[in-house]
Amino acid sequence: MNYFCPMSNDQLLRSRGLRVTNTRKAVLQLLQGSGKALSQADVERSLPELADRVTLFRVLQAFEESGLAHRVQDAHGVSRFAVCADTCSGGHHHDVHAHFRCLVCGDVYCLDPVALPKVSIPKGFKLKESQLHLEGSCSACS
Amino acid sequence: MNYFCPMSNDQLLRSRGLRVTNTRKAVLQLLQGSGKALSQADVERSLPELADRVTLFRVLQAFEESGLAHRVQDAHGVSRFAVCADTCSGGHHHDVHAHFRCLVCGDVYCLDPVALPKVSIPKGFKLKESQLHLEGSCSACS
DNA sequence: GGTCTTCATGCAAGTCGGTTGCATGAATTA
DNA sequence: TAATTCATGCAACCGACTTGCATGAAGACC
Repeated sequence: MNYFCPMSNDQLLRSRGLRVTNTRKAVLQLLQGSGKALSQADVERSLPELADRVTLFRVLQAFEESGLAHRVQDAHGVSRFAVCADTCSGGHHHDVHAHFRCLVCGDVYCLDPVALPKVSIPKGFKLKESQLHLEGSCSACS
Repeated sequence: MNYFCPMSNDQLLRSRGLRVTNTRKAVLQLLQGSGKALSQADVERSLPELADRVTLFRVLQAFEESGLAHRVQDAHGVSRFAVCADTCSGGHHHDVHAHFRCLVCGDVYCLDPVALPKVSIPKGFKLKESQLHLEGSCSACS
């Protein structure tokens, strides 16, 4: 959230070219309130009867494509979603913030951005993005 | 491969407590010959009629658990396997080498080990392992 | 407000990777 | 060679992910 430039979630959705619907507002609010990345199954559990599985799938997909949220995989390869920083723009996620995966409960947390080391990649390879994943146990599971 | 201390694949399998079978020898050889990490589907395509899906699943699982190979997820969260360096031991994969994911063809390549930056993790969290994933396009897709 | 266009949703169905139980067969051991 | 232990194949299943199509709602325009 930007303290100096508050924007309602309705405006936030509209600014990304997304229509404002109950489902999208609820999911967006849920993602904002959660301190960690949520899977589609998490959303279904938190907001039962809100919408069809396919709808939630498409809502999360739309959030990612529009830049409202970013996708990160948990330890089992399942996609989880977290709200982006305000600097995010659709399709471009250049801020390299690390993620922490708890190997016990499976939760994924976004960490502060880190300066990644210079890695030499093979000749002809083109680097587009870097991701740093830390694994261990979260405070609740330690 | 260790140039100074060659070990046959039969010995390699036996040294990890695994029985020597045609399927395991073929999969091990395939992983060694491939310069990149392979998914189970890759193995099935490369060695059709070799063995049942479940057998390949369990062979790759046994390779990982015994330390013969390590598992890394591709851009879609699908597991891929690559043969470990000789220093690997069962269940312990402390060598932090980076991986490069090609976003075009999906291939995953093992890179040289890198010194990871010191990342501050939240209070109460316990760090066990770190992974660095680079994404972009490989030489064939660039 | 009413109408129209466009997009969001729900339902059905299907794909794919991953996984388990159990019976059978092969590799190792004695 | 016989006994034991482990590897394999088959069937079946689960969960995450995905698409097509018909319906309904959101936004735009008058």
